[in-house]
Amino acid sequence: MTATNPFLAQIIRERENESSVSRFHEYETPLVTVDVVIFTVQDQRLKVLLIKRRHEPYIHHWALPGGFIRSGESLQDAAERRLFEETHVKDVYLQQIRAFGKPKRDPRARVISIGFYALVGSTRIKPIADSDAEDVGWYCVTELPTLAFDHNLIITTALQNLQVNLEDTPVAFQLLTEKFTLTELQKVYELIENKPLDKRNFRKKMLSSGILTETGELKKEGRHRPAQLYRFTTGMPDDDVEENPEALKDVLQDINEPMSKNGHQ
Amino acid sequence: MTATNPFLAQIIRERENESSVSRFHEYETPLVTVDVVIFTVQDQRLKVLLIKRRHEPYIHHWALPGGFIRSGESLQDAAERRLFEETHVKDVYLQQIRAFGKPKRDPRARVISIGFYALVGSTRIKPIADSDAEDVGWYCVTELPTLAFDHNLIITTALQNLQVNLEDTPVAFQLLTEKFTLTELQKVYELIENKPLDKRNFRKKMLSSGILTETGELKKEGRHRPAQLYRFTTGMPDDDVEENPEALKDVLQDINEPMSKNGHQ
DNA sequence: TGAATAGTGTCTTTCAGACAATATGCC
DNA sequence: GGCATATTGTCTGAAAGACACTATTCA
Repeated sequence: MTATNPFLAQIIRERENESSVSRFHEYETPLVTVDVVIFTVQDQRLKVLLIKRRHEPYIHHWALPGGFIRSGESLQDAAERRLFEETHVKDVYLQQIRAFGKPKRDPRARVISIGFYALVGSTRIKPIADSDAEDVGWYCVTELPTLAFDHNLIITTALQNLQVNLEDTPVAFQLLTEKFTLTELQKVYELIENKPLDKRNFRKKMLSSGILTETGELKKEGRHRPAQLYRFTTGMPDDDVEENPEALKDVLQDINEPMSKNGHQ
Repeated sequence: MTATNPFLAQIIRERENESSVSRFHEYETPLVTVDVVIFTVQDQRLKVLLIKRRHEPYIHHWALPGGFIRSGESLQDAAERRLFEETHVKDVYLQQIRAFGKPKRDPRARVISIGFYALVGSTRIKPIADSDAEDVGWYCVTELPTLAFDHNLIITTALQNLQVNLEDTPVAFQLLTEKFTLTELQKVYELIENKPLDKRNFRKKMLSSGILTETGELKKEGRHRPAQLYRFTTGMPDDDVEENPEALKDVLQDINEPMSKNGHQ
């Protein structure tokens, strides 16, 4: 299991010169994958996309869509590619979770996976008339089977991440169509936070937050009063800090503002 | 730059059978490192540890302590090891930030780095009479030089992460000695949040939160009134979810609680 | 007694949370 | 008219934020 890499050899040699001990054998070149938790709301449920594995290990187990990074591809790119391959959707909210790197998480070799989660409105997803008719399915997050590798952990972490994110970012819109009713929006919040919310308090908060724009249109459905349709006001959150080294300056500017008192040193 | 790996070859071959196209050349095996942002408070300043590089690329530039993952080592382990090598400190608050994987972030080869940040009380750090007298230094976060690779970005991300973390976790204690005064604690908050805080409001919040225990001892210093010394009440936050697959159940249990109404489907 | 820091209380505003009746469209 | 969902407002408690004076020690 000591797969190595010519660049690693050279780099390690330089480092180890410094301590005069050759520990080359202690290193290995792990493989790196991305795994993507694709969330959507279907039938009033929060669901994730799973794929049935056709190879060992974990053959016939459900797993997250994922794969190896290609040359020249950023982590985000790789996640976007896999997302597109499974859902044929682009320009989707996609967020890195963290790296998962426990040594034995893949029995074949050392594999480190970078987890992502994506939010996709269910109407954007085509019926997956995909290439090889892999077995794919949308599973309710409350009824997940035991997944391959540490994918249950990745989903759990993704969901926690999403819950925290929802508290201060209007990500819920990513799971809806362009126009939506307040009731639909509330349902998404309830599914993510996994608890019922008070209708009046919810509407009060949303309407006063300024992120909603009235369309003037109504959604008529069934024999009852139609609902106002709203639209999301601001743009999609920007995750591209890494691709935009210039954005770094703004952040640092804020940090660099010196403390008001204590001009110490 | 097409460094490959025998395991990757096999695994890709299996995958690509599925689409009948051999895209083997599009893959590479990136190298994986950890980089650790070590925060401490010295001279009323928030500082990070930097190391002067002794090899190309970025020779003589300052950089974060970091290094390659060793066989059998988790990401956290690798970060802990590097942290110990630089500071001779163990049992430190250590938190993963995220993976940094932009293709050209290292000019030599494809290197993906997992960023961590650590919080270390300044009194715990020995004067670094380290092996090879590498050039190391503590830099104020407000006065960072231009660092090697994307290390400025990693530090910025670490700091943002820490700021968010501070809002709902008492991490500030990790930067203090066991016993501390409220003024010292406030200073740490001010340094991390990078803004002055109101003394009365701060003390009110801290004392009512229940995380502080009076020691009864006083800190006498200078010709002025001595201050009460406090101690941190609860234990160190537990980051070991990944090592503890059993903990997963608790989290999922919470998530699995079905919605109260809408027993739909 | 003066210098330096420790320590303390009130008022206002804001936000979250509990809670129930009326409005509207369709059949 | 009856059904089903949409829409609306008040009260209360908790927490955050603004704000300034007294207390204690030591030189």
